Amino acid sequence: MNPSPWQPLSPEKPARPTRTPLNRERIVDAAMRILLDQGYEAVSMRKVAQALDTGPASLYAHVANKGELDQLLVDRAAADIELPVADPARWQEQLKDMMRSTLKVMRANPGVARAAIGQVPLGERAMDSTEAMLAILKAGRVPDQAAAWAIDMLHLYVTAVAFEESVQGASGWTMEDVESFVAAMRNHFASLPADRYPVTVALAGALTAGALGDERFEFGLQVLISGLAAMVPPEDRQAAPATP
Amino acid sequence: MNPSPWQPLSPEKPARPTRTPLNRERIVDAAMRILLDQGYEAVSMRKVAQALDTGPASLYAHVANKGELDQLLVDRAAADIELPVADPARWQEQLKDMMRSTLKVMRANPGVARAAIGQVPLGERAMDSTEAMLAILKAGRVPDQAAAWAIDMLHLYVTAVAFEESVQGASGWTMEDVESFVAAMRNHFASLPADRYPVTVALAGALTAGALGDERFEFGLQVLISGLAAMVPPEDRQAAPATP
DNA sequence: ACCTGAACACCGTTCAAGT
DNA sequence: ACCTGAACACCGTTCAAGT
Repeated sequence: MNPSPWQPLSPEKPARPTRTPLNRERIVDAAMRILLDQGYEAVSMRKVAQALDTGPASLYAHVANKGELDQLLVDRAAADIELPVADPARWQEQLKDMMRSTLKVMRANPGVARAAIGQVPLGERAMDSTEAMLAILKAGRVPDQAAAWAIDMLHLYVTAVAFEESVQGASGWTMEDVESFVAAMRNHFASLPADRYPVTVALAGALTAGALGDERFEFGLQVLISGLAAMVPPEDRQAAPATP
Repeated sequence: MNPSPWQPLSPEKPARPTRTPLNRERIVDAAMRILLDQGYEAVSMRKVAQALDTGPASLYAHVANKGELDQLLVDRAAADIELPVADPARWQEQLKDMMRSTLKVMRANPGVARAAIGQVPLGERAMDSTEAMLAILKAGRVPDQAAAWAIDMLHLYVTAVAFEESVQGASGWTMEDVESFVAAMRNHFASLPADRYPVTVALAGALTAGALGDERFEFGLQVLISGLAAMVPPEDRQAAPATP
C-alpha cells in the first residue's frame, strides 16, 4: 500500500497561495469570533468578510445567505451540549440536565440565542440534541405526539431564556449594572397606580426576582417537566420511591 | 356651561395647516398600517416617515427610537386582549382563555410577535393583561413567586408560538404553501440516517404534526397549566368535581 | 417646540468581470 | 470553480439649520 520510496516525486506543487482559500469552516470560525467578541449585532456579512480579508460577495460562494450563516453558528454551539444515554429511571432529571447544559452553552456563546430564536434547529449537532431528548422522553413513556411537541417547547424555552439574558447583558454589563436595572424595574412596578394594577404593585418584588441566578430557569424546568410527566399514562408511570 | 350664543367669535383661527402635525398616535397608526400590509420587516423609520409624508428625522421628536416604536406597536395590539374577571373556580380555563385571546390578537396583527419577542411588555395595555393574569393565578392559589415567574413563561410561550407562525406565514403563504413546507420538513426528518437518528426518523410525522391548527398550542397550554397547578399547595387545591 | 435636508456609518445581496 | 469590485437598494440615528 505504501508508495515505493524511489517513486518519482509528484510534479512540484504550485507554491501555496499567499491567501488560504475560503471555505465554510473558515467563514463560521470568523463569524463565531466576531460573535464572541462583539455580540450578535456585529455579525454581518461585511464584517465577516473583512475579518477574512475579502469582500462580502466572496462569502456567497460558500454560504447561501445570512440566515444560513446564523444556522451554522447555532449548530457549531450545539456541538457542546452534553448528551446523556437515556435512562428510564431518571428521565426527568436527564431532561433537566440537558436543558441546563444547553443554557450553559448559550451563556458561553452570547449572541447564539439571538441567532437561534424562532428557527427550527436542523443542523446535525442540533439534531443530535433533539434525538437525545426524544429518546429520554420515550424512555419516560411520554406518548409520541406529546414527546414531539415537547421538543419544540423545551427548545423554545431555553432559547428564550438565553435570549432574554443576552438582551440584558448585551454589551457586557457588570453585575452592578444588572442589579440597578432590576431595581429600576421593581420600582417601576411598585410605583404603578395601585387602583388599576393592585396585584402587580403587590408582587413587584416577585416579578423582578431571580433575574440573575438560575432559580427562575429552574422554576420553568419544573413547570415544564411536571406538566409533561402528567401526560404519561398512569399504567406506565414509575412507582414513586416509597417514603419511609 | 354652554357659551352664550352672542359671545363674540374667538379671533380667527389660523387656517388649518395643510399638514396635520405629527404626534405619537399618528406615527403608531402609520406604523401599524405598514405592519399589517407588509409585515414587520417593512416597518422602518424611513417607511413610516414616508407614509406620513415627511423625513425619518421628524419622528425622533415623538419617539425615542425604533425600539420604542416597536413597544408602542405591541401595546396597541395588546389593547385587544380579552380580560376576564378572576374566578377561583375556573382559574385554569381562564388562563387558557387569555392565552388563546393573546394568540388570536397576534395572529390578527402578523408581525407584532416579532416586535414583542424578547422584550418585557411594559406598556399600559400589556400591563392590564399582566395584572389580569396575576389576579387569575392568585385566585387559583398559585404561590406569589410562582405566579410572578409564570407570567414570564406564559408571555414567552404565546409570543414564541406566534413568532414561529409569522416566520412561516411571512409573506402571505397560502395553506398549500404551508402544507408543502411541512411535507418537505417531514421528508427531511424521515430521510435522516436511521442509525444516528432512530427516534427522530420514527417520529418524523409527529414532529411536524399540528403546524397549522391549534392542537400544538393547546398541548403547550395543557403542559404549562398543569405544571403550574402542581405548584398549588395541596391544602389550597379545589376539590376535583366528583365523578358520578 | 417642532420640523427638515443632508449626512454619517452602516446593512444584505447581485452581477459582470476577472483568474 | 472561485473570487472580486462595484453597485443597488436599503437601514437607524444625528445634527445644524430653519420656522
